[in-house]
Amino acid sequence: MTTDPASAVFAALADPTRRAILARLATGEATVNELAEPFPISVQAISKHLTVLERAGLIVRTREAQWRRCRLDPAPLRTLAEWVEQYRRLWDDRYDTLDDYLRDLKENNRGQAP
Amino acid sequence: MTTDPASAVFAALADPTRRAILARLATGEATVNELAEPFPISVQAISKHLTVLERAGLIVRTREAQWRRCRLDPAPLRTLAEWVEQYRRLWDDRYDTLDDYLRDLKENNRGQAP
DNA sequence: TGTATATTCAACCCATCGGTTTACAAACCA
DNA sequence: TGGTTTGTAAACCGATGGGTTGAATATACA
Repeated sequence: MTTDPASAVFAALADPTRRAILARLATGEATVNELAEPFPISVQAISKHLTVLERAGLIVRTREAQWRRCRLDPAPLRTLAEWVEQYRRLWDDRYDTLDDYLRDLKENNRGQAP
Repeated sequence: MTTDPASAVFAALADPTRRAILARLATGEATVNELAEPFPISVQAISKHLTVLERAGLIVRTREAQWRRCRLDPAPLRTLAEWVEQYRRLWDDRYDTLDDYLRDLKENNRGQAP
Protein backbone atom coordinates (compact mmCIF):
# COMPACT_ATOMS: atom_id res chain seq x y z
CA MET A 1 0.00 0.00 0.00
CA THR A 2 2.94 2.27 0.70
CA THR A 3 3.97 2.43 -2.91
CA ASP A 4 6.65 4.92 -3.82
CA PRO A 5 5.56 8.28 -5.29
CA ALA A 6 6.89 7.62 -8.77
CA SER A 7 4.96 4.36 -9.03
CA ALA A 8 1.82 6.08 -7.79
CA VAL A 9 2.11 8.79 -10.44
CA PHE A 10 2.79 6.35 -13.27
CA ALA A 11 -0.02 4.06 -12.14
CA ALA A 12 -2.41 7.00 -11.94
CA LEU A 13 -1.51 7.99 -15.49
CA ALA A 14 -1.89 4.43 -16.78
CA ASP A 15 -5.67 4.82 -17.12
CA PRO A 16 -7.14 6.71 -20.10
CA THR A 17 -10.10 7.95 -18.05
CA ARG A 18 -7.77 9.53 -15.53
CA ARG A 19 -5.63 11.08 -18.25
CA ALA A 20 -8.79 12.53 -19.78
CA ILE A 21 -9.74 13.95 -16.40
CA LEU A 22 -6.33 15.60 -16.14
CA ALA A 23 -6.69 17.02 -19.64
CA ARG A 24 -10.03 18.45 -18.64
CA LEU A 25 -8.59 19.93 -15.46
CA ALA A 26 -5.78 21.50 -17.46
CA THR A 27 -8.39 23.88 -18.83
CA GLY A 28 -9.59 24.86 -15.36
CA GLU A 29 -11.10 23.64 -12.13
CA ALA A 30 -14.21 21.48 -12.10
CA THR A 31 -16.55 19.67 -9.74
CA VAL A 32 -16.94 15.90 -9.61
CA ASN A 33 -20.19 15.91 -11.52
CA GLU A 34 -18.75 18.18 -14.17
CA LEU A 35 -15.83 15.84 -14.56
CA ALA A 36 -18.06 12.78 -14.67
CA GLU A 37 -20.43 14.15 -17.26
CA PRO A 38 -18.59 13.09 -20.45
CA PHE A 39 -17.91 9.54 -19.28
CA PRO A 40 -20.20 6.52 -19.64
CA ILE A 41 -19.42 5.29 -16.15
CA SER A 42 -20.97 6.05 -12.78
CA VAL A 43 -20.13 9.09 -10.69
CA GLN A 44 -18.85 6.75 -7.99
CA ALA A 45 -16.29 5.34 -10.39
CA ILE A 46 -15.15 8.87 -11.23
CA SER A 47 -14.90 9.60 -7.53
CA LYS A 48 -12.60 6.62 -7.17
CA HIS A 49 -10.47 7.84 -10.06
CA LEU A 50 -10.19 11.21 -8.37
CA THR A 51 -9.01 9.56 -5.19
CA VAL A 52 -6.27 7.82 -7.15
CA LEU A 53 -5.22 11.09 -8.78
CA GLU A 54 -5.28 12.85 -5.43
CA ARG A 55 -3.14 10.21 -3.74
CA ALA A 56 -0.65 10.54 -6.59
CA GLY A 57 -0.56 14.27 -5.90
CA LEU A 58 -1.82 15.10 -9.36
CA ILE A 59 -4.95 16.89 -8.21
CA VAL A 60 -6.18 18.75 -5.16
CA ARG A 61 -9.76 18.56 -3.96
CA THR A 62 -11.20 21.46 -2.00
CA ARG A 63 -14.49 21.47 -0.18
CA GLU A 64 -16.95 24.17 -1.19
CA ALA A 65 -20.53 23.88 0.04
CA GLN A 66 -21.74 20.48 -1.14
CA TRP A 67 -19.30 20.48 -4.03
CA ARG A 68 -15.71 19.24 -4.17
CA ARG A 69 -13.81 21.42 -6.54
CA CYS A 70 -10.88 19.69 -8.21
CA ARG A 71 -7.84 21.37 -9.63
CA LEU A 72 -4.72 20.01 -11.22
CA ASP A 73 -1.44 20.08 -9.36
CA PRO A 74 1.30 19.93 -11.97
CA ALA A 75 4.17 19.33 -9.57
CA PRO A 76 4.32 15.55 -10.11
CA LEU A 77 4.26 16.11 -13.86
CA ARG A 78 7.32 18.27 -13.53
CA THR A 79 9.23 15.63 -11.65
CA LEU A 80 8.01 13.10 -14.19
CA ALA A 81 9.43 15.29 -16.95
CA GLU A 82 12.72 15.35 -15.11
CA TRP A 83 12.67 11.60 -14.80
CA VAL A 84 12.16 11.22 -18.52
CA GLU A 85 14.93 13.72 -19.14
CA GLN A 86 17.36 11.18 -17.72
CA TYR A 87 16.88 9.19 -20.89
CA ARG A 88 16.98 12.07 -23.31
CA ARG A 89 20.49 11.39 -24.54
CA LEU A 90 19.40 7.93 -25.56
CA TRP A 91 17.36 9.42 -28.34
CA ASP A 92 18.97 12.83 -28.67
CA ASP A 93 22.71 12.32 -28.64
CA ARG A 94 22.18 8.76 -29.54
CA TYR A 95 24.43 8.88 -32.54
CA ASP A 96 27.89 9.92 -31.53
CA THR A 97 29.40 9.09 -34.87
CA LEU A 98 28.26 8.50 -38.39
CA ASP A 99 29.35 4.91 -37.97
CA ASP A 100 26.91 4.51 -35.11
CA TYR A 101 24.15 5.88 -37.25
CA LEU A 102 24.94 3.65 -40.19
CA ARG A 103 25.27 0.58 -38.06
CA ASP A 104 21.94 1.27 -36.46
CA LEU A 105 20.37 1.87 -39.83
CA LYS A 106 21.67 -1.46 -41.03
CA GLU A 107 20.69 -3.40 -37.94
CA ASN A 108 17.18 -2.06 -37.90
CA ASN A 109 16.88 -2.44 -41.65
CA ARG A 110 15.10 0.85 -41.97
CA GLY A 111 16.18 1.36 -45.58
CA GLN A 112 13.45 0.84 -48.13
CA ALA A 113 13.74 -2.33 -50.14
CA PRO A 114 14.63 -1.48 -53.73
CA MET B 1 -5.55 -6.74 -23.61
CA THR B 2 -5.93 -4.18 -26.39
CA THR B 3 -4.92 -1.32 -24.18
CA ASP B 4 -3.82 1.87 -25.88
CA PRO B 5 -0.07 2.49 -26.24
CA ALA B 6 0.08 5.34 -23.75
CA SER B 7 -1.59 3.25 -21.05
CA ALA B 8 0.78 0.37 -21.77
CA VAL B 9 3.82 2.62 -21.38
CA PHE B 10 2.59 4.23 -18.17
CA ALA B 11 1.59 0.87 -16.71
CA ALA B 12 4.98 -0.58 -17.60
CA LEU B 13 6.69 2.31 -15.82
CA ALA B 14 4.46 1.98 -12.76
CA ASP B 15 6.63 -0.79 -11.32
CA PRO B 16 9.93 0.02 -9.59
CA THR B 17 11.54 -3.23 -10.71
CA ARG B 18 10.81 -2.42 -14.34
CA ARG B 19 12.10 1.13 -13.94
CA ALA B 20 15.29 -0.28 -12.43
CA ILE B 21 15.61 -2.61 -15.40
CA LEU B 22 15.29 0.35 -17.75
CA ALA B 23 17.89 2.28 -15.78
CA ARG B 24 20.22 -0.66 -16.10
CA LEU B 25 19.58 -0.93 -19.83
CA ALA B 26 20.28 2.75 -20.24
CA THR B 27 23.91 1.89 -19.56
CA GLY B 28 23.99 -0.76 -22.25
CA GLU B 29 22.51 -4.01 -23.46
CA ALA B 30 22.18 -7.01 -21.16
CA THR B 31 20.96 -10.57 -21.05
CA VAL B 32 18.05 -11.76 -18.94
CA ASN B 33 20.25 -13.32 -16.28
CA GLU B 34 22.39 -10.22 -16.09
CA LEU B 35 19.29 -8.14 -15.59
CA ALA B 36 17.88 -10.50 -12.99
CA GLU B 37 21.05 -10.73 -10.92
CA PRO B 38 20.50 -7.70 -8.63
CA PHE B 39 16.89 -8.54 -7.81
CA PRO B 40 15.66 -10.82 -5.03
CA ILE B 41 13.01 -12.39 -7.25
CA SER B 42 13.09 -15.33 -9.62
CA VAL B 43 14.38 -15.13 -13.17
CA GLN B 44 10.91 -16.10 -14.33
CA ALA B 45 9.48 -13.01 -12.71
CA ILE B 46 12.10 -10.88 -14.46
CA SER B 47 11.21 -12.57 -17.72
CA LYS B 48 7.60 -11.52 -17.20
CA HIS B 49 8.67 -7.95 -16.49
CA LEU B 50 10.64 -7.96 -19.72
CA THR B 51 7.59 -9.12 -21.62
CA VAL B 52 5.65 -6.19 -20.20
CA LEU B 53 8.41 -3.77 -21.19
CA GLU B 54 8.62 -5.29 -24.63
CA ARG B 55 4.89 -5.05 -25.23
CA ALA B 56 5.06 -1.39 -24.20
CA GLY B 57 7.77 -0.92 -26.82
CA LEU B 58 10.30 0.15 -24.22
CA ILE B 59 12.77 -2.64 -24.91
CA VAL B 60 13.70 -4.95 -27.76
CA ARG B 61 14.75 -8.55 -27.24
CA THR B 62 17.00 -10.18 -29.79
CA ARG B 63 17.89 -13.84 -29.93
CA GLU B 64 21.57 -14.70 -29.81
CA ALA B 65 22.54 -18.33 -29.29
CA GLN B 66 20.92 -19.36 -26.01
CA TRP B 67 20.81 -15.79 -24.76
CA ARG B 68 18.20 -13.12 -25.21
CA ARG B 69 19.90 -9.79 -25.40
CA CYS B 70 17.76 -6.86 -24.28
CA ARG B 71 18.25 -3.25 -25.26
CA LEU B 72 16.30 -0.15 -24.46
CA ASP B 73 14.17 1.52 -27.11
CA PRO B 74 13.77 5.14 -26.07
CA ALA B 75 11.06 5.98 -28.61
CA PRO B 76 8.13 5.63 -26.15
CA LEU B 77 10.01 7.76 -23.65
CA ARG B 78 10.26 10.49 -26.24
CA THR B 79 6.52 10.48 -26.89
CA LEU B 80 5.98 10.36 -23.13
CA ALA B 81 8.12 13.47 -22.79
CA GLU B 82 5.98 15.15 -25.43
CA TRP B 83 2.86 14.17 -23.56
CA VAL B 84 4.17 15.69 -20.35
CA GLU B 85 5.19 18.81 -22.25
CA GLN B 86 1.52 19.52 -22.81
CA TYR B 87 1.30 20.43 -19.16
CA ARG B 88 4.49 22.42 -18.96
CA ARG B 89 2.71 25.78 -18.91
CA LEU B 90 0.94 24.72 -15.74
CA TRP B 91 4.18 24.83 -13.79
CA ASP B 92 6.04 27.26 -15.97
CA ASP B 93 5.92 30.90 -15.03
CA ARG B 94 5.97 32.13 -18.60
CA TYR B 95 2.21 31.99 -18.73
CA ASP B 96 0.59 34.79 -16.85
CA THR B 97 -2.98 33.72 -17.40
CA LEU B 98 -4.94 30.67 -18.34
CA ASP B 99 -5.84 32.46 -21.55
CA ASP B 100 -2.20 32.58 -22.52
CA TYR B 101 -1.92 28.91 -21.95
CA LEU B 102 -5.02 28.03 -23.89
CA ARG B 103 -4.02 30.22 -26.79
CA ASP B 104 -0.62 28.58 -26.93
CA LEU B 105 -2.13 25.16 -26.71
CA LYS B 106 -4.45 25.98 -29.56
CA GLU B 107 -1.77 27.49 -31.75
CA ASN B 108 0.55 24.57 -31.31
CA ASN B 109 -2.31 22.16 -31.61
CA ARG B 110 -0.63 19.70 -29.34
CA GLY B 111 -3.84 18.13 -28.14
CA GLN B 112 -3.33 14.41 -28.13
CA ALA B 113 -6.05 11.87 -27.63
CA PRO B 114 -6.04 11.08 -23.92
C1' DT C 1 -39.04 20.92 8.57
C1' DG C 2 -38.47 18.10 4.63
C1' DT C 3 -36.45 17.34 0.11
C1' DA C 4 -33.29 17.60 -3.60
C1' DT C 5 -28.37 17.71 -4.95
C1' DA C 6 -23.49 16.38 -4.60
C1' DT C 7 -20.33 13.27 -3.15
C1' DT C 8 -18.43 9.52 -0.74
C1' DC C 9 -18.54 4.91 1.67
C1' DA C 10 -19.20 -0.05 1.64
C1' DA C 11 -19.82 -4.34 -0.17
C1' DC C 12 -19.36 -7.05 -3.98
C1' DC C 13 -17.72 -8.99 -8.79
C1' DC C 14 -14.46 -10.23 -12.04
C1' DA C 15 -10.13 -9.43 -14.50
C1' DT C 16 -5.41 -8.42 -14.15
C1' DC C 17 -0.86 -8.29 -11.73
C1' DG C 18 3.25 -9.77 -9.49
C1' DG C 19 5.03 -13.47 -7.58
C1' DT C 20 5.87 -18.57 -6.98
C1' DT C 21 6.91 -23.53 -8.53
C1' DT C 22 7.20 -26.97 -11.96
C1' DA C 23 7.94 -28.27 -16.52
C1' DC C 24 9.69 -27.46 -21.07
C1' DA C 25 12.74 -25.83 -25.24
C1' DA C 26 16.83 -24.53 -27.25
C1' DA C 27 21.57 -24.03 -27.62
C1' DC C 28 26.13 -25.03 -25.97
C1' DC C 29 29.69 -28.41 -24.02
C1' DA C 30 31.99 -32.79 -22.87
C1' DT D 1 25.05 -39.03 -26.70
C1' DG D 2 23.95 -36.80 -22.29
C1' DG D 3 24.30 -32.88 -19.22
C1' DT D 4 24.41 -27.91 -18.35
C1' DT D 5 23.05 -23.26 -19.16
C1' DT D 6 19.58 -19.85 -20.57
C1' DG D 7 15.26 -18.56 -20.99
C1' DT D 8 10.15 -19.16 -21.53
C1' DA D 9 5.40 -21.48 -20.69
C1' DA D 10 1.92 -23.00 -17.67
C1' DA D 11 -0.64 -23.46 -13.63
C1' DC D 12 -1.55 -21.52 -9.50
C1' DC D 13 -2.20 -17.93 -5.54
C1' DG D 14 -3.13 -13.71 -3.00
C1' DA D 15 -3.61 -8.81 -3.76
C1' DT D 16 -5.07 -4.98 -6.36
C1' DG D 17 -7.96 -2.40 -9.90
C1' DG D 18 -11.90 -0.77 -12.17
C1' DG D 19 -16.49 -1.24 -12.29
C1' DT D 20 -21.24 -1.87 -10.27
C1' DT D 21 -25.27 -1.05 -6.87
C1' DG D 22 -27.07 0.59 -2.59
C1' DA D 23 -26.66 3.28 1.48
C1' DA D 24 -24.79 7.22 4.06
C1' DT D 25 -23.41 12.09 4.65
C1' DA D 26 -23.50 16.93 3.95
C1' DT D 27 -25.15 21.07 2.22
C1' DA D 28 -28.54 24.04 -0.04
C1' DC D 29 -33.36 25.24 -0.71
C1' DA D 30 -38.55 25.37 -0.30
